[in-house]
Amino acid sequence: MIASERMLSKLDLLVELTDKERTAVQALPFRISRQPAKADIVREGDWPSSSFIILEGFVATSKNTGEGARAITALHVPGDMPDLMSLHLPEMDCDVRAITNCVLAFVEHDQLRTLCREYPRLLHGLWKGTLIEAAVYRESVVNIGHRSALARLAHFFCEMMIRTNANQRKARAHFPLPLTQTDLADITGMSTVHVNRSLQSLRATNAISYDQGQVIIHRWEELLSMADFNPAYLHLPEEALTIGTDGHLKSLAPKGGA
Amino acid sequence: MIASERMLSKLDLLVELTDKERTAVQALPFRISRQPAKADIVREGDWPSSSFIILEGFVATSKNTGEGARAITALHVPGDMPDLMSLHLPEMDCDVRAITNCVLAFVEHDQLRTLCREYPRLLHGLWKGTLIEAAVYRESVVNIGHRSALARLAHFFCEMMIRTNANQRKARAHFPLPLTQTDLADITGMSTVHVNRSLQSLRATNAISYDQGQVIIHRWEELLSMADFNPAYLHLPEEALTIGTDGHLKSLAPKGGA
DNA sequence: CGTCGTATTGAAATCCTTCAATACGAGTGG
DNA sequence: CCACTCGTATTGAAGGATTTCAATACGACG
Repeated sequence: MIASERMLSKLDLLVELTDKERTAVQALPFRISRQPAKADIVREGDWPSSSFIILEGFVATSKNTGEGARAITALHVPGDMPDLMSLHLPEMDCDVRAITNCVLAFVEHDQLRTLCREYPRLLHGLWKGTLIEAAVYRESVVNIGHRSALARLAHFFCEMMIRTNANQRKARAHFPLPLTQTDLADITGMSTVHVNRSLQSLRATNAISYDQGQVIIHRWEELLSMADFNPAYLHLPEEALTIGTDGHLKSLAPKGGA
Repeated sequence: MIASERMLSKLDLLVELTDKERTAVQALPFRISRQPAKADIVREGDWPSSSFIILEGFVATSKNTGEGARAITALHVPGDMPDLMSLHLPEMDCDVRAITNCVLAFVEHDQLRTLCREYPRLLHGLWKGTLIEAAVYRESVVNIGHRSALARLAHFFCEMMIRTNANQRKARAHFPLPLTQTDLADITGMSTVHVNRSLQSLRATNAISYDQGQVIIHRWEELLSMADFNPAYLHLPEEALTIGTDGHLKSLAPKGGA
């Protein structure tokens, strides 16, 4: 996939674009870079002069605790720009690592700044993207701090189901999520042993399968309720929340108004 | 304190401003509103047409879990704009509540949008502010997910020490933090009983006192190490991290480079 | 064919929650 | 002024969720 296309389809979830704005994004000079699984892309303390958009693969932002444990603060999927914050925060406060093999497209900050200066709506879109990222963090704080191990995992799967499918035409009840149980532990703040056991309980409900890095959702409604999941915090347009039907998934419109 | 002054001193921590930009901020039409403790300021699901800056008091953003528990995702101090995200995310994904009595200054979104259009550097500053908020969430995810109860509390006190003092000339080792233990429980994701006990352990180290909503830090270095705290994620300028000396606090410059 | 990372399982230890009771101060109405 | 209530802080004890330690299994890879 071409970098500008990926960036445009992400921006389409955030703002309405004119042809002129699309052309401006297409004119951005991207530098494609392939990274193997586990590669450090950016490190805490770095002062990047460019940011990247993920074309393929999974990327995590993580921080190390004093005891040497690695905490994954967020998992990023194709279309995300995990280190966009460096456009305004000069020094990185977290590591950015490739979880799987991945393909990234880098753009110089200067290019992005020029783009933002000339096309305020694109700036608006990028800002909005970072605000949604913050909303995801907010939900993470709730998830990790206030839900049981089982619910935490279920919630994570729900979120990934939506986010990895957000720019597809047809969302599928079957999607790749090639994480180790150690990754899941670092994401959810639990031990690998307990991830293993909770995963077994989760499978035992028959709501979901998770093998070989492939998630298959069998009973979406049940998974939602186990996870206490409401997709509103993802701030996706209605279309992106209406899950297509390759399996037996229905719509995801939040229930009832404010 | 005048609203525009508060906003300017916050912005001064984020970007360098020209006199013209200062004047533009001073010209903003603020609407002052007093809120009693526990008042709902904005609710999940609302579509606000204005945002506010805190002049006095503490405000929390919170979400309710399915089991009816209230999770506080962030605590905001004077100078913060807790619902600024509504400028770009139309629907609120969390509640915003007054923790203490507080004084707020509301500005219409239209006014902010005009300001941003005419003064890109102010826009830059506001965006940067939201990015720092995201960085605080990142650290929260680490704190809640990967540290012990004692460290979690210690970390929270460290953060509040820095953030409440960031716009003072002279930081003090003594500052107000009028929270109930229930609030602390909702913030750190623990039970009130355990907050109570952890607080006692924390006091027993003689690093800190916390009574009557007043924090007194006796041994900053020790508190830092208990908390595994590094202020880099707050992205404050050097000056704001150099703690003055009313007690016996030293500088806070992060140790060693990347 | 040995090694390494990952998944799985058992058992013991511990952190933390829950339940339950008491204490204390502020505010309210008699 | 007293009795009453309510929110908050504190303590004890029991139970449960999760971690840690330790061992085994399994597949990928060189």
